[in-house]
Amino acid sequence: MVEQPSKRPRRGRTPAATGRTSRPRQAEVARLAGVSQATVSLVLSDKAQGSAISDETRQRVLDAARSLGYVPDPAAQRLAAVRNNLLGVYSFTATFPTDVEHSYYPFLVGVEREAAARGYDLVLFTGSSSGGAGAAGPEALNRVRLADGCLFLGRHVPSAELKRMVADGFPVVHLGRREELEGLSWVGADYVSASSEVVRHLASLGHRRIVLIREDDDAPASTDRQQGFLAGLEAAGLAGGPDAVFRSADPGRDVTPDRLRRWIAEGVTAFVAEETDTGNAWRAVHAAAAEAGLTCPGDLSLALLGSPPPDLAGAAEPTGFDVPRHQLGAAAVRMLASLVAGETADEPLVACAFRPGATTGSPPER
Amino acid sequence: MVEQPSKRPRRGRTPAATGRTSRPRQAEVARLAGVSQATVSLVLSDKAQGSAISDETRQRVLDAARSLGYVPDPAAQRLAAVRNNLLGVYSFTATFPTDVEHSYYPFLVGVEREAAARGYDLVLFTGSSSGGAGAAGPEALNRVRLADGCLFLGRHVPSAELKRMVADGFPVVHLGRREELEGLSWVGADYVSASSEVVRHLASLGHRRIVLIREDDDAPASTDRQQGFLAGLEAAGLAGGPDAVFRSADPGRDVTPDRLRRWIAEGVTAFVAEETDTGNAWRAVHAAAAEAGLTCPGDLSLALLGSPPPDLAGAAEPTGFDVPRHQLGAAAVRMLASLVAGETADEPLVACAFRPGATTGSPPER
DNA sequence: TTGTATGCGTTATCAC
DNA sequence: GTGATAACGCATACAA
Repeated sequence: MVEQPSKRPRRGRTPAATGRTSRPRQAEVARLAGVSQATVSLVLSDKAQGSAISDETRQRVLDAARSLGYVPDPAAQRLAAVRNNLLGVYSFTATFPTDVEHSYYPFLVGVEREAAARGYDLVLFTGSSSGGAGAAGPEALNRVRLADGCLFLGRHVPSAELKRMVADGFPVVHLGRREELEGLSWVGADYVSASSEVVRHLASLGHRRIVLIREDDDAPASTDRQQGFLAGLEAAGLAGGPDAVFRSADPGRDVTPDRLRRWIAEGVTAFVAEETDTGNAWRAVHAAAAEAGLTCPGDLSLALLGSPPPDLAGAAEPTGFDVPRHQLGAAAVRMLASLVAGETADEPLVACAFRPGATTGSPPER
Repeated sequence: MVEQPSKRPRRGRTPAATGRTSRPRQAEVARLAGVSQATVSLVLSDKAQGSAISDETRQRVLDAARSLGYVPDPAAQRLAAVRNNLLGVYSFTATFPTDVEHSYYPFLVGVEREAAARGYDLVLFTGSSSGGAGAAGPEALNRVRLADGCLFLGRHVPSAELKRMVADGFPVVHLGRREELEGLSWVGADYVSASSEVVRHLASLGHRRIVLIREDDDAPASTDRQQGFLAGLEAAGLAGGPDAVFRSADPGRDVTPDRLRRWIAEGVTAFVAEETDTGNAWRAVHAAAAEAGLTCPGDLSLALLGSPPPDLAGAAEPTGFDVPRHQLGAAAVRMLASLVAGETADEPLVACAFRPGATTGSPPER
């Protein structure tokens, strides 16, 4: 007999080449159970709802699978299902920074929880890394496309690339308000309402002159707070001129005990500091009041539009609001999941919880 | 013309059914570049060593891929028995726990850094998830096989599943000593040497009677410390009987100021506490000494086999050692990368750095 | 109720 | 140099 070269199976690769012992596949289970591979798939995936498969066959298959120690190959499952159940998480800085100060950790708590609840696993892409997705220029950002969709953290994500992905229909969600990019989905905290509420609280205590201490940053998170602050003033019928906002690139230097006394002499009774990565605004006000020998809330009221930095966590709890970081992370994942599923996204704003705290009270009698 | 039903392609599923814009595949890149899909694969995988492909074609393919934002499908890559540059990180509990106390964070810092440096992206698999894959029994652990290999954190990873993966030749590394599983690769801190060194330090200061305070846990990390402690005693020629180790399920309750005074009356001059998730041993000794009005290191010397819990981070720096968590994470990734590359793993033990601290001194004169 | 036939996106081999 | 083509393991529409 002559060999038939055409019948010789051509294999893409030798199994032995991988060095990996091959596990039992559905085909083997099928053989052992005396059924077809398709039947095995049906039984195992439990998709045959309407008694499509006889109980006896089902049992045989199940037994065979168990006896062989069958476990499905996730790669094959995902390939066949055209979904890899992976959500990307991209952060420009390391996802796990050494410096925990400005970490995304609290968001990730919510992200992980929600993703897990929805059956997604997370792929971490780090922008600053030398290898991985962030390595070779902004273009390597394309690597996130290996996931079903991607969550972006931090405000430094290149707009051009983001726009491109959105245009391509790749599901993208930005954590943090970002409206300048048409069509970009995002979730963010409602700083405006929350800041406004803090002012209302102060006004209801009797404060008439309130000053916002903020850093010199045009991030949405900052401008939102200022907007809410001013809106709060207006709603309370208070003056909101340029004097109401003190903007400094270095509050630690500019907000001195002297400056504080001057404000007070001018009739200011309450100060509101914004929260930033550095926490400098709050730290500065805090320190200046202490140095000036002013007690709080006796001599003056202080409020913080956010949470205090770790080093001041031990001090009296500041009046203000808590950014619901867990919930924000979860909301972002929910939105991303919606996009991946082809649904339209819903409400992007998450409310902040007002925190009464212990640093505000009625203004002192004069 | 008559339709030819036999020619109608039968598809396993409708692409449109997913509602998702599908990511570009090699086929589309090929079309755009005017070449075959196979050529695209060759060019992209850079496997065409011997100038098998013209520079011009190669450029066309590369451009096409870039312009389409092509990125390989990890599932398909793995199915075809190659690597997908993904390393799994599996933690039985949430990777980002709400309770930061016993968090893997410090390890992940090293893991992320090392993975990035080696060009790997990280996939986070969460075991504790309520929904998702983690819910469906230990079997769901198999989804990590989507990655090239996987790192396991925490001691609660099901042995049977781990063993299975190892047997299948799937690259697995366990973070933390785990020798009961034959063939399981792991990396861990050298608690034995480090603990021994702490004892040597105490002995060199003149202490003759030293007691180890430990919790009632049989984790390797605990037994290692005890072993090192006892070895240290022996090396210093000190008594190491059963009295040398105080084991309690609740040190906070059992290590009272009275108990402490009794020990001291018996001639004990130094106490060594183990570090655990809870930090209870150290906290108990610390509190008991304070309550008893004993100063440290004046009246007694204290040492901690690890780092203090966050709530005691502000106190005097304890003599002891630091677990090199970053380095451990990095070492784990290195080992995993070796396994993935088919090499054999190297040294699993990472040395801990001795920390002089300020809680030990010469024993008081009697 | 079960089996047959495809296709998912890649890699790898072999003719042309 | 390049283009068919065969797997990889699984899921699913459709025929039997």
